[in-house]
Amino acid sequence: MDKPFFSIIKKSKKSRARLGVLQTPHGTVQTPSFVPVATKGTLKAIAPNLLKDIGAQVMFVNTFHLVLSPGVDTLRSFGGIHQYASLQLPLMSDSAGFQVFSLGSKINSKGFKITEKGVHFKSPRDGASLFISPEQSMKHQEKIGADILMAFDECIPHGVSHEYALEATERTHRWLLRCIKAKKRKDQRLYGIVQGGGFKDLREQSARFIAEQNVDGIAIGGVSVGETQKEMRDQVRWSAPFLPEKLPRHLLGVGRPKDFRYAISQGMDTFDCVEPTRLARTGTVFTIKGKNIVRMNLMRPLYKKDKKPIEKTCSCYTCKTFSRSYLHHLFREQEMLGHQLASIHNITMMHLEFEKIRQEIQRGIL
RNA sequence: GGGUCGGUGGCAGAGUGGACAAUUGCACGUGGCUGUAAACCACGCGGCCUUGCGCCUACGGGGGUUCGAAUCCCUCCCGGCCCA
Repeated sequence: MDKPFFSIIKKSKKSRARLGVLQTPHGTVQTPSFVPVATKGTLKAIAPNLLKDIGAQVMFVNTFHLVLSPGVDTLRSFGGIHQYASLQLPLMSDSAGFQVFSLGSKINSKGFKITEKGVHFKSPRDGASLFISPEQSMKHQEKIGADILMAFDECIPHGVSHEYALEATERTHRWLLRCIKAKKRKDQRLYGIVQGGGFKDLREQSARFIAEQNVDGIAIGGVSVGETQKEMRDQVRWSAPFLPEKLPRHLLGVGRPKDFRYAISQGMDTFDCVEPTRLARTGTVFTIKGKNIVRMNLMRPLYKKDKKPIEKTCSCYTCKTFSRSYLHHLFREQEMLGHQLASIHNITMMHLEFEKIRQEIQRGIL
């Protein structure tokens, strides 16, 4: 553990962007970097032996879902998620804070309750009740065994009042202190999470608070919850300047290729998002139009006879081997290979995009 | 030849006198997915337009009963099964 967790290799003169390296027990991560999401311990449709090819340097797993299955004790008995799922790369684990938002606010609000102590959840699968507190989340995450842990937070829904956002943000702060206290393992790193909702004063207040704590990194949360792109960017801009230079910064749930450069110029380093893989499974792949990465729905009839690869400048197995027509056919027929090929492509596109971004920082363009 | 059951929108298959342009599924079309309840979801899906609780055409063909028929009757055509 002599090597520093995060080192900055180069700082941009044009923006807050920086090039860095994260050192973890399971390898290193060049930043800025995309973090594919493997919620339940698998990057959906992708066998781990392909992860290197598609450029995945680090992935994101989810505490809530892993608690439900296979259970954290199972994971511990296998030596952790890396061993269990054969994921030989750095991993981050989300705390279950996002499920406070994604499950709690929407679905079974009956059994769902946020208290100072923690959150009462209901399993979306069988309705079983489940309580997760900051202490529980830490304990679970230690058993899961990822390299980087997220503090247990409340992902604040879009559109709530200032009053509620303040209350939830302060609660998240108190929860962070409890997470720091509860965390025992020294080989895992902890990120505090900035909340604050859609309010400038709260974002700043939250960023300042998190920055003062003894954390290894900081994530900005509560974005990509239904707000507009401008609102999302505002929230990043209101938070990022208050984060310590030397700590790695993660942007939770973002996202869209268009947003990467903006967030990176604000000083963000890593980005997790389900979109590339979810889109891939629903038949939408990334391609390049002009300077932008755009979406292409392979299900559309016009691709039936299209002999071109999805993206001619893409180096992935899918693009080097198959036509749009074949992918169209696979999706029409709901063949599983379609999910895999499209996922390979979309993740590779993210990887290529971040390679490009890193080069731009290196060359002083970004 | 006799008996019997059945023929409904691209397909499967509900409905069996008014609330039916017709349940539902599939297919098809369009759109959406941002710390994954997501190999998912939403909407559309006879035609026309002045978009109206509008008009036209339509539940195998033709005829009839009725204020009113996909639904009842007659007949023809087609199919399944059973008996000769």
